[in-house]
Amino acid sequence: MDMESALSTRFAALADPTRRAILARLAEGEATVSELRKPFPISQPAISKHLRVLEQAGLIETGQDRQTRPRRLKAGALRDAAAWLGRIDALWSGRLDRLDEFLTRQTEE
Amino acid sequence: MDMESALSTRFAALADPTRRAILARLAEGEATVSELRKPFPISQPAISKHLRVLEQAGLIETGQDRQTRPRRLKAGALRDAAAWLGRIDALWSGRLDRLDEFLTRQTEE
DNA sequence: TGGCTATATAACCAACTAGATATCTGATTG
DNA sequence: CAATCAGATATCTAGTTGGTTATATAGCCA
Repeated sequence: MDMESALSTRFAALADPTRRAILARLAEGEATVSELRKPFPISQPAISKHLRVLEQAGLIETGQDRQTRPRRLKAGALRDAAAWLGRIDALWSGRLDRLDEFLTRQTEE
Repeated sequence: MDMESALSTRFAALADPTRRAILARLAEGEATVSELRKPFPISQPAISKHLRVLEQAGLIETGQDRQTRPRRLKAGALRDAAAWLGRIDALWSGRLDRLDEFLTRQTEE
């Protein structure tokens, strides 16, 4: 998958509120499907489907613990998306030389 | 529109490569529909549709110059999306830092 | 062994999307 | 005025998405 369509897949994965909530949960630590399911009023297969989307977008990975398959966030997975946004923002605000500052500001908040 | 669904709309708008290319072009300065259309092998109505998606996502705005309706990037429009990514990334890498620190401490003691 | 738990897969459906062509409005120009 | 140009809008279609229920697979426990 080329970089362009990887970015499309990634942003598309981020466009769903359930998936963003799952990512926010996983940012606090790995979790099983059952744990991830709890906050949502949707079926288990629906959650599994969301997880598949997130995994194909390269945002999470799956572990193996005998009976469960805990998911965890992939380190730095969001950075290329953030970098794209930062590049556009920097270009528009005429501060291409301060891209680093933009990215730093995002992660410092 | 609440913040959550605004974020969904925004990421969804960013998920299309044509729309990202339009944004990248607009980051260099405002442009008319005809100008924006040039690089793409798709119809004019398709471009207008993309522009409507971008405008509804709050990413661009439309001007009025007698015959043309130039689009321009909305200042800072990408920042809330970038901020969301930054928050997740910071949370997760904060954890990784602690893990790293933890492992370092283990091997040193 | 048999039943429970965790998760995946399949088949289906309604809603949405990105594109197309056709047509319309309004401003510009010959 | 008529022709043209910029752009918007309407309608259609194929493909994708987010959900469902039903079922399958595999580990765990009595």
